[in-house]
Amino acid sequence: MRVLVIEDDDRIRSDVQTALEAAGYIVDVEASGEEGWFLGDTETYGAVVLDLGLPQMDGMTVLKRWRKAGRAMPVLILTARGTWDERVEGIDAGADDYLPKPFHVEELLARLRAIIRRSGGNAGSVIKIGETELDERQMRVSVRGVAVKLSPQEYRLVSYMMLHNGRVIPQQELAEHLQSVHFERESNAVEVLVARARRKLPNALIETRRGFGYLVPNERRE
Amino acid sequence: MRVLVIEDDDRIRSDVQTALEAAGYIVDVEASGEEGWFLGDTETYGAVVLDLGLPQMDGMTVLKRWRKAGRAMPVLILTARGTWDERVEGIDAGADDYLPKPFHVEELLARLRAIIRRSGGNAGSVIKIGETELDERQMRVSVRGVAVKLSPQEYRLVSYMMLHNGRVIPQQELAEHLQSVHFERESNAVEVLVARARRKLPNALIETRRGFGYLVPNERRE
DNA sequence: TCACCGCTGTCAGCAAACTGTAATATATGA
DNA sequence: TCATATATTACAGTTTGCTGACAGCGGTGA
Repeated sequence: MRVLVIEDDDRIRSDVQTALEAAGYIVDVEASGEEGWFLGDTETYGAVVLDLGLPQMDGMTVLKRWRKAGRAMPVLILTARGTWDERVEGIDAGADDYLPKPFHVEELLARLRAIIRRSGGNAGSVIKIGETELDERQMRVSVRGVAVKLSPQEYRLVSYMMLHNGRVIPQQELAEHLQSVHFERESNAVEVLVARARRKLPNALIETRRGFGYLVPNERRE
Repeated sequence: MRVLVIEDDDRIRSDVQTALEAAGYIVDVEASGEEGWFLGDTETYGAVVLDLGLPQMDGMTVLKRWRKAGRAMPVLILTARGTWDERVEGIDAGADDYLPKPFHVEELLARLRAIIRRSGGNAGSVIKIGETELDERQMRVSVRGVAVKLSPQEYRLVSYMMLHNGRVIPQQELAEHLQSVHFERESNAVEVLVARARRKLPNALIETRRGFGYLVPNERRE
């Protein structure tokens, strides 16, 4: 999962980056609102962490521009200015959540998990599909209760696909979310990765939609 | 929009009820966790406002039970206990947002609007015509609940026709939509494609209007 | 320092699936 | 009935995804 962080405070930015990378995300960081807006407008992200108090272009402006242009990725807003009416404005501008500074990194991670989960249409923090279970907090995938050992890339692939279960995901989208630089169209890295993940998981989990992409079938409601 | 409010404090409950009704919602209120859980489990709500500190059954328990049972309606949690680790727990338990007491009613309304808006965005579009069902998200066509295996071109054809059900579609239009580069009137590619699709689907689905094109009959409104 | 090990991307070969064409058969409507 | 539109079938070239092998990279421990 690729995440964009826009925050001008160096200390906070690097702390957040470290924590997110430790949690398995691919992280792009940006200090200026202008640059950040451009990245969010042109690249594909699974989520954005956005500071409100930015030089040059205000965070609220960045958010509003994205929404106006139809960018629908989940956005978590950070701000020191904690008055309730600003929160109202932020939420109505299309923010998915709001976190006042100072905050604990664990809370940031939890809220990020939550908005990412929701954007995929899921309600619980543990997702079960067939015999396969994904626990985001523990970054663990297990089959019939037995943990499966996945490499970092494999985990990113599987978690992304399970979070977006029920939707066909193009190879291109997977490629973009699995690393910061774009894959060449020549590359079959995604196919290889899928094959490697499949070897460790139930066959039925990841279906191939030839010509379109891959699909993890819908979560079963019991 | 129907909203359920579970809150044991009489004052807060009636304030929230008043504000929500003024904002145009249909509101059910409940003071006990047990009763509230039952309502949320058996009735259908567009959103729930849930207090954590409840007598008898704790709000967190209520939420977890709902999620376990597959109830996916958006839930806004209220609590006086504002420690960050509890917030993490609440969010990971499947809450869509979190509002610490004391709060301004305007903020409650804004956050409620936000989670309702988001939950609406996930509505899956499934079209059913006769015994045939089209799930666009999964790019899947199924007959009597059994998935049908279609090639990319076949799928494009069938989905296009089902989406435009009730209208006669000329071959020319189909050919253009299928992005077939070379399409002379010489070619019978569309006819071949239709034949292939028909073999895998109920005969009644695609009718021929000789001289005009093809037709999928109107969706049955049930 | 060096050897080992796991991770990851690239490549080439393979098998299966896909798709347009053309030849032929069938249905339709004037 | 005849002309024409549509169906069916077989075929072959192409595309697509899968697989196993391999090499570069970076980390780790002797």
